[in-house]
Amino acid sequence: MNVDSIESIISKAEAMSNQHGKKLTPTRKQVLIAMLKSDKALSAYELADSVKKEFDRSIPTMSVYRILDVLMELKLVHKMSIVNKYVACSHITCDHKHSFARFLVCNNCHKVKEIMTNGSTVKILQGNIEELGFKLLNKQLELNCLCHECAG
Amino acid sequence: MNVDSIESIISKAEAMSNQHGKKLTPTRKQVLIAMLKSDKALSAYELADSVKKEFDRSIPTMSVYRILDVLMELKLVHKMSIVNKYVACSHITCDHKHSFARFLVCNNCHKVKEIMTNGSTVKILQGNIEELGFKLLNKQLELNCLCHECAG
DNA sequence: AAGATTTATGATACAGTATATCATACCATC
DNA sequence: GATGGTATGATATACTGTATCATAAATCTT
Repeated sequence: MNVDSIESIISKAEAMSNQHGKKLTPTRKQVLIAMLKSDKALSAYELADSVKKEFDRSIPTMSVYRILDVLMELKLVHKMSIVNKYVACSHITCDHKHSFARFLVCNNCHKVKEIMTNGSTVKILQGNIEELGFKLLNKQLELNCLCHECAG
Repeated sequence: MNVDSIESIISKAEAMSNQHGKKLTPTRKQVLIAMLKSDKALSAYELADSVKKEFDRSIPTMSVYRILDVLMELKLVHKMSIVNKYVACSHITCDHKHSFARFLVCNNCHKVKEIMTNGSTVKILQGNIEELGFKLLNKQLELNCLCHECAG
């Protein structure tokens, strides 16, 4: 992620935050930038380290978790539960709807590819759920993969 | 899960273990039974408690994790990463292929419904993965849901 | 602008999940 | 019954996440 695009992503993120009555405070911005600069999903602790390196500023892990909560609520960040790490949304600038995203997560290096899913696939994925008495909370799929480099 | 079906599941599990050159030792059997008797996914620690209650026997958590590893390798047990808990496979007795299972996981009570997915859906889910240079490791999807009871 | 209210962050403690490592026991087969 | 492999126990510790109380910063009200 180069600097130019990071800046435009951040300003878009700021706009989105304001729309939802939230503020992209300096601390939140630093956390988001740290995530954008990484090509991998990072744990909350790794994020705190990244912010420390990038901005020479220590943030308590507790704050990182709180900030991640806010950023996830705003759909600016996604949690990869299969590795307990967090990744910035790849589509912040593109007025996405977050219909049903698939995440290919490298089990080894934690690189993540986010793929948008089309409407018919969404229907297939949602099929049976209501009939079984379940209610879908989160339209997000994580797939356990190996990336090209790690697959050798 | 009634007792009759648990017994038949266990004997099937035993057969499957032997096929793969693994043994379903008494301890592993107890862990698997505890999982089968639960209608929810359980953490390793909860599992140790269940075995304690059910069989009046304390197993160190370390052992539970090791046993879970073996049972997962044998596809007798699945990890629900979105809640960090483990659940027995619903299809042990039915000569399943584990083509692509979807798991509906109640975010509140951790009940799990395992759904088999048909071939065409599998194709859709696997689409794009290779083109993006990723290799799928695990044909398993977890969906964050609420069950009927918890949805109110 | 002073005070009151809300929101964000800091500090500390601790709970819950998971692995590393070394030791011991069990089991097979020769 | 010695040997080697597999399974389990014991202990320590790392990693992930939350609870709670305190403080600071922004916002609102009068």
